[in-house]
Formats: sequence, C-alpha cells, structure tokens
Amino acid sequence: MPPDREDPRLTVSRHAAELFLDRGVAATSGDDIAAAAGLSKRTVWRYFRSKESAVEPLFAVSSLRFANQLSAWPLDVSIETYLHAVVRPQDQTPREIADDVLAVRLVALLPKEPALRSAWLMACHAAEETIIEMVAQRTQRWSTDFDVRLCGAAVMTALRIVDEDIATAAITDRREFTLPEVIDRMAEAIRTASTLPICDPVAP
Amino acid sequence: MPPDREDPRLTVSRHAAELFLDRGVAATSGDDIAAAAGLSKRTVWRYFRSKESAVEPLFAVSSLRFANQLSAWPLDVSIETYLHAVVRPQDQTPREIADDVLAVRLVALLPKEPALRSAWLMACHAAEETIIEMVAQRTQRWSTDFDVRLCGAAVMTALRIVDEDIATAAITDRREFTLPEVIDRMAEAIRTASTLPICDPVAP
DNA sequence: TTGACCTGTGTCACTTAGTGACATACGTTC
DNA sequence: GAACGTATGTCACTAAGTGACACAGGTCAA
Repeated sequence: MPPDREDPRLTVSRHAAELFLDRGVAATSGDDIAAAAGLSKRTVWRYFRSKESAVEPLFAVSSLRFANQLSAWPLDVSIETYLHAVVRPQDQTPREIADDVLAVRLVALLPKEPALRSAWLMACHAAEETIIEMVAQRTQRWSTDFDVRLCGAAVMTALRIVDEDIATAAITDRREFTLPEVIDRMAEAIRTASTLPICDPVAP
Repeated sequence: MPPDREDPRLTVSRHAAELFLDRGVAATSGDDIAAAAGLSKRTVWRYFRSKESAVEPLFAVSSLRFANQLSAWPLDVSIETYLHAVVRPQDQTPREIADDVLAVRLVALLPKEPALRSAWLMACHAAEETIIEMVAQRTQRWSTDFDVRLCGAAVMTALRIVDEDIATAAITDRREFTLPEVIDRMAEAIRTASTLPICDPVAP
C-alpha cells in the first residue's frame, strides 16, 4: 500500500489559489479551476461547496500548520521550546514552502477579496477544534468544558491575527521574515492569549 | 427628514432566517426569500452576495449587540458596571427580543447548517473591527497596533464563544437564561480574554 | 412649478454556480 | 475472475447571481 497519498483536494486548492491571485475571484470560474487541475468540473463541485471554499485546504495545511502541529505538543515542554524544536527551516519541503507563500499571498489579498475571507475564517474555525482538543489534554479537562473552549478559541484567534499581520507586512510592506522570528511571534501570541496555564510544562 | 429608518436589509434578513429555520438552507431559494420579503429577487441579490449571507445583518444587530454597545463604553467605568447599566430587560423592545430569539436559534443551528457558519463568522469579524476601535480608545493606542488588534480579536472571540454556548444550551438543552445572567457571563469572558487592561476604569 | 439629478427598485435576458442520475473505471477482497 | 465499494466523467438540469435598461419617488435649484 502507498504511504497514504496527499489529499487530492489540496492539489485543486493550489490551482484555485493561483487563479484567484492572478485574475481575482470574480474572474475565475469553476470551469477554469477544473481545467487548471485537469479534472471535470463535476469533480470540482464534489470537492467543494463553492468556488471560494476551494482554497480552504490550502489555508488548512499551510497557514495553519502551527495550529495543527500543536496537536502533538508534549505535556512536559513549554510552547517556545516545542515550536522551535518541531518547526525548523531545514525540515520544510519545497512544496511546503510554496504552499506557505501561496497562503500568505492569499491572506494578504483578503481585504480586496471579501469572498475569500469566509474560507479563511472557516479554515481557522476547523483548526480551532483541534486546538481545543490540545487545550483539553494539557489541562486534563473535557473539550466540552467552557473554559477549555474559550482558551482554545482565544489561542486560535491569536494565531490568526499573527498570521494576518505577518502576511500583510510581508506582501504589502515587502518585509522579510525568518522562520524563528515567526515562531517567536506565534509563541508569544499564544502565551498572551491563553486563558489557562497551558504554555509551560504541565504535570502528566 | 425621518429619524433614520431601519436598514431594509435587516427586514429581508429576518425573513431569510425564518425560512432557513423551518425548511433548512438547501430547501430555500433566493426567490423564496424575495417572495417572503415582498421584493423582486433582483433586489435580494443586490442586498446580499449569497443567500447564506442574508442572515448576516440579523447576526450583526442582534447576537452581537453587546459588541456594538461596547463602542459607547465610557473610559471611567468597569465592564461589569457598564454592561449592567446599559442593557436592561425593560429597555429591550419586542422587536429586539424577537431578533435575539431568531439569532439564537440560528446559532444553535450552525452545527447542522455549515453554510450558515461562514455568515456567522463574517458577522463576528465585522464586529471585531468595532471592538478593536474600542480597545484602541481605552488603551490610548492606535487601532493598527498589533497588541490592540490581538486584544480586540480575543475579546470578540470570547463573546462569540459565550454566544454559541448560550445558544446551544438554550435551544438544544432547553435551558432558560435571564438577561443579567447572560451579561455576567459576557463580562466575565471579556475580562478573562482581554490581553490588555481595558476592563477596569482607565485614565482619561 | 418645472426639470435635472440621484437613489432605489423592477423586468428580463443572460452567465455561471452547483446538483441528480447514471455510466464507467479502478483497486480490493474473496 | 466475480462482486463490491469508491472515485470520476458525462450530460441534462435547476438555482444562484449579474448586466443593461426602464421607471418611480424624493431633493434641490432656478
């Protein structure tokens, strides 16, 4: 058996992102996306509820990578230590880098393309659920607990704001960021926003 | 001149909400909404980018009323004092109450109707901007300041989570809430989530 | 009052987003 | 290799959403 291949939606997502970026959302049709991805348009509509939501998978894997990686955050490590250990430049594949660039450009485009914002927010919402799970584990509480949900949502929001901030700075302001720099900002934001003591090592 | 009449979109929004609630989103067409509101369908599409977004105005005025009221929060008052003073049961008009009920029912419907979630998140995002302004005023900083944006977003998220929590408890669990109870939860959540000292009186 | 102007809405023809029903192709499992 | 489940393509269709233009009502200056 093949070592679980990549989600085919993600491939389509990349094509959609590129089309949206260079012609705008309004000027690209579902057929264009299908053609670019080498699929029938029917399959595209099976993958996605709407053309805007075609970029959700890209947002999910790329821009929210930190969020997803937090699922594996061991209990006995602080947020700074963990993030610096687990996300290092040399571990990034070219594909991941390309996805990040694409996602960042899309996020920077949000002010001009309100239609994409709902896809962005939906992706963030999906990540919120996984963050809430993480908070539940680190606090030894249920993921249905109100305070756990509140903390998880606050943390996710912090990640989103950092993401938006970095994306606009990088694209519209042409600033350059190193990965450790980004990680520092993420970690600091998580620490600031967390409403429960999850950032330092917790008892097992 | 008339004392600025209500936004006509809000009227349409109420009809859309009622249709969505009783037949589901998929089973109500743009034409149905137009007919219910007594408008041509063309006007409906002029008002809204999509049929799902037709409920945004309702979310905006009703469920996010606290958020909007925070714009007028005086500097020398604590959050608890202010909210209890400004939102009192006897001040609620029947229309406002009806809107709240509708909005709460819609929020409770979100898990079954993912299409509505993006409208909800977009409404929350719009409110986020006004909350950020409020934080800027209370901290004497710019609304473009990163920490201000982070705090505003965290506060808005707290409001959203309380809202979702109360809505599901009220509808699926049939719990009843008094207004002061709701206000207490909102105030507590804001206090917990705020990352800057905005909840107590601040120097002018 | 008139007429120029602006804004909001309706009509209607049109494009594009999105679905249902059915056929086909591929990989599993037995 | 037959039987099955899953993913995709084809095609006809419905519904979402737009462009162009006409018309009604209010405002304002002459």
